[in-house]
Amino acid sequence: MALEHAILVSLAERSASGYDLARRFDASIGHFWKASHQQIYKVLGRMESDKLVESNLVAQSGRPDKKVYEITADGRAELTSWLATPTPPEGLRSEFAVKLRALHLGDRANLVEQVRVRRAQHAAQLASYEASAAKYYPDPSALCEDEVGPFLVLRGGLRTEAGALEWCDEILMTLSTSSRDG
Amino acid sequence: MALEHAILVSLAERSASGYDLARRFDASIGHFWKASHQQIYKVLGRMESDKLVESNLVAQSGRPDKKVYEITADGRAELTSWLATPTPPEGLRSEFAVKLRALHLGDRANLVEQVRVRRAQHAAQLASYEASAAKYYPDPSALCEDEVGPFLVLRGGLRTEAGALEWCDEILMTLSTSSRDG
DNA sequence: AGGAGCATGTAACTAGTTACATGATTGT
DNA sequence: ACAATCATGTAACTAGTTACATGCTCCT
Repeated sequence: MALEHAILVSLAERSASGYDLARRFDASIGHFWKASHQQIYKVLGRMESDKLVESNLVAQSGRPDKKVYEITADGRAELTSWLATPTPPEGLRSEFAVKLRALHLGDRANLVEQVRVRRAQHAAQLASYEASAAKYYPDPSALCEDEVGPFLVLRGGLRTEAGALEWCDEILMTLSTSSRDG
Repeated sequence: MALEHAILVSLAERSASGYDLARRFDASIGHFWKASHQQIYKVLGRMESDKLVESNLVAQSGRPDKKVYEITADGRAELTSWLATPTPPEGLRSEFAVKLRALHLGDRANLVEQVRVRRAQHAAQLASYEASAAKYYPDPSALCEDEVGPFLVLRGGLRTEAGALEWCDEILMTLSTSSRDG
């Protein structure tokens, strides 16, 4: 299960509570692996009984107590072995592509509008990635050992969004130059 | 549920048995929406009790009987309404990105090898899409009404694979020019 | 005799989503 | 008073995967 391993990666970098992990998944890791807090708590519970992580209850003033999880030796071993195993290429799952394929079955003007909205969403995401890149990696030729991976992942996100944006433009071009109904 | 709608799209184009659908999902639609035959049979069963599709048993000579499903009026209505509803952008789920992010925690040479393998897989997929494009859409400026959608989807697949390939090259470049261990 | 293709499914399980539930503190 | 943030979870459900099960025909 991939969420389990994503959590191990996150905890190997720094120990955290379930809540912290949920926020991390909303930010950096979450760009390519979403997880809800419910799912995270569930998986953390199982991982603890599997001895991949262990927790310490930390009392806080003015805030609820929290359970801070850290990775165990077993967890590190599992992570190392997972990292060494090739990942089969994940098939895309695009509901949007299914809709686009069914273009002739629906309302064309409506779909064009949907594509415009998507285009704007991809443009916003691209801008946000570009801002991150400029902020955290102003000089990509001088990266620390532990920055290379995250940097390359960000580059992948950037490329994906730029590609999606161009695809939207191609769709809009094609649908505006070919015969229009509506 | 998206599989349900992908099946409706497929059946709106042509009636089919569960087995036929499974093969279609292996081919065209399956490039962006995978489904196993077990899952398809299960969903078809529910869709039939929901009156979105109906089946006719067809006897065949020299082959097992088959249940041919066709879309109902209710099914078409459901499809139309789904097509008109905007799809929220699907978050990527990339196990590979999680691994890449954890570069500093694992064996670098091993990861480089994994990237090389992925690069070859993306190159093969790209070549296969290019062959499909040349075969089915030799003249993209002269497409029928019902070819535009599938053509644009294929273009999306092409762009995705080309982008993934370039990303692999960027990763390999970065990891070979920066300091190497191993 | 063995394998590939046609054809349909069930059973057990894992993963993930949605809705609900609680309760303190800090800011408007 | 009301909402937001911190913090943890349960319950019910939907979606998808893996393994198993059957049986016929055609090709080698």
